Amino acid sequence: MRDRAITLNDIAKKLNVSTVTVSKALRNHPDISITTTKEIKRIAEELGYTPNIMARNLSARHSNTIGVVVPKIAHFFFGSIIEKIYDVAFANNYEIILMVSEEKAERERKHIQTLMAMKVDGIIISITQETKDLEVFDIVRRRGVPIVFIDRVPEIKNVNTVLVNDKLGAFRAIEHAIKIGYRKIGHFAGYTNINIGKNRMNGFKEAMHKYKVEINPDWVIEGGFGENYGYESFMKLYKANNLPDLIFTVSYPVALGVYMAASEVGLKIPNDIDVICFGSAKVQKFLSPPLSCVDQPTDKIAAEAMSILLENIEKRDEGFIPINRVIDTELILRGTCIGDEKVE
Amino acid sequence: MRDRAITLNDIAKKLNVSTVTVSKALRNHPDISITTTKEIKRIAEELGYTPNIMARNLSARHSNTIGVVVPKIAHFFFGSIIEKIYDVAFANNYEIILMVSEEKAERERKHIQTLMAMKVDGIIISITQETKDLEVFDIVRRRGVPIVFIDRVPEIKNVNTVLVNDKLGAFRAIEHAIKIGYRKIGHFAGYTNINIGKNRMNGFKEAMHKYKVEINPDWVIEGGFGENYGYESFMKLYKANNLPDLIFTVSYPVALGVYMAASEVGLKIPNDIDVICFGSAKVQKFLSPPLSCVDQPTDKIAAEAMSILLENIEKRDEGFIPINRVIDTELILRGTCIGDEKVE
DNA sequence: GTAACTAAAGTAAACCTTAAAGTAATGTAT
DNA sequence: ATACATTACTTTAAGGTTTACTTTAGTTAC
Repeated sequence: MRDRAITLNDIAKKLNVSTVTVSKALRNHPDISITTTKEIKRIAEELGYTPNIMARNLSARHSNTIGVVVPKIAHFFFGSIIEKIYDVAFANNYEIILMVSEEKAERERKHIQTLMAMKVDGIIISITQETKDLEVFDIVRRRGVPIVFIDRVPEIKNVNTVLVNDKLGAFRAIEHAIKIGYRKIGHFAGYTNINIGKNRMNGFKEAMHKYKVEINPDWVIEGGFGENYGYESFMKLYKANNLPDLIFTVSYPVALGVYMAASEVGLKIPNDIDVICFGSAKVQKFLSPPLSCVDQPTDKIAAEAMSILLENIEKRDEGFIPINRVIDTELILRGTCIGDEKVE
Repeated sequence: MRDRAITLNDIAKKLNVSTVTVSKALRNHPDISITTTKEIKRIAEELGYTPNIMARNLSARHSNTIGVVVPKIAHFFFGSIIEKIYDVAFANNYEIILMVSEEKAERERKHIQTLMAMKVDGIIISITQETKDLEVFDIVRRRGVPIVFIDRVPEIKNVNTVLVNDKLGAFRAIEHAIKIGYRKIGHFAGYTNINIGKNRMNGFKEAMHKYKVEINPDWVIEGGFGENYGYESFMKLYKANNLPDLIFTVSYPVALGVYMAASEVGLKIPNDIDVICFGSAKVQKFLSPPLSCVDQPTDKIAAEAMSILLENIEKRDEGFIPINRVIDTELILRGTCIGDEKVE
């Protein structure tokens, strides 16, 4: 037989007080005397009362809940960010509703609608690689739902963003590559319609120009941020017998795709073909060879985003001043893109 | 200025019908004529109506939402499972509320309470390594909320479970190790108070016994499923100058911890110390050396769990017959634990 | 022509909580 | 002694939707 959930009313009846008294007591409202409050809490505990969140949120018109939308989840970057967001949320008594768009703009749109319908207090989002229709974000803004964009952001003015310094990070990586002697440098660029793709590309270009290294357009390929794209792009160049000496990939998964492809056709990294990537993962150190990368401090990104969001939620009725934070990256050299120290 | 959300009432007023008519029309209720339904839907679209999920759920006493609780998220195993769960949920018009317990039983308990308070239609959970108090699961049962335990399950009778064949998987790995000549075999066992730890341990023991290989208790260490535990356990043995020849780890992260520790003290895998692990990750192939493992088919686990849960939700008022599914594993040999083919 | 049915709506109540306003009893200031 | 505050409650209403029941008009059956 199924237990019905205990409601405020059940407690109220038992103590011969009104439901509102119970509601207030459980929220430590000063209206209610200490003795009554204690008694109510005792009974609530005894009966195993848990508030009906739906009713509470409906009544309160907010939810103590934050919506998080990411394009992928089984990836180190997003996984780490999400974990940190959960930590901060938990510490501040917020629930997290996580939605995964799977890089599909349509799903993303639906998710955001759902989050608004759920009356989340705020949203943290990293958009998909194909997000173009920005109308939904306008609706979010008009509804007054605080939102913070992280890492991948749309081209909208006056929104909160937490970004990494993509351009500078990419620039430094390429600068390093040129300094250790590389001239034939390719770039698997993801999609440049999105900021991270565009800025990493710009960093790449700027370094190439500064050091007067020619960019071979055949070696600059767009297509995505996932493994399959890295794999396919590599294969395309390989089959055309037109591989550069070094490939700078827009993400860690893309580099993994290159690893897979290279291993499949029997090319050795870093000697036959070298790789460096933007973005990090805990295992990179143990790849064969250990993958050098531009490291993004995920904890910092997540913590910043949460801090901005919570601030926004608290002051949601005051004037909105967008905050744009840029987190710096670090070039971590391991077993790839290290020039003379190259493993033989 | 902030837009108020459009409600059923707004649509109703515009068309001079009752809110109920609108509600029914939007749900394609046969009460409403096709013409009216069409007109209502048109206006709803035009005004950008989205239902208030709080109100809907409160009224309907269910939520079309499934709660998922996992101990970790930035891990390949759980990441993959979650991704698949999302896919199936999306296809069936369910929302997912994901909660991460961070291996803390206390958080887990709170999460489950919250999920019930949110009136989720069902729960999929993989419990923490320290979950001992099972009372909350009893409450779930009494509330009649369908629940499916995956991978890590508590010791409760009559619940739905989707497990991998931990014992057989471990047995096969150790059997293989013995066959290629290993005798000094250690096991970093996680926690054996939990099924996956216990069963993998049993598989280990059974293989050792069957082939009459002595188990050195110094080499069998408990402590957790994460990287730090693998690292620390390795270091402990290393400092005692008492390393086995092969370590069988209870999870992939534990193996990674061993990789880290071994690399730190300058021991080469697989020659100085060899490793094989339970559980897989996409990158294992590219580790140095590629890590051999007992592969768990995550997609299958997730799909099974969802199928059982959805079935349970649909038939929640009929008698409950627990389903216990066991998914088979596969031994994948790569660059570790391969005996004579060992890399020199 | 009337009973019985059907289609297409409408009304009332419920889901559970919270915010706002009201009340009664007691205390305080002038 | 009167006006005003304070304390500890209660009552009322609202939040947006759904479910169960009712109404109205029109159709069919004989």
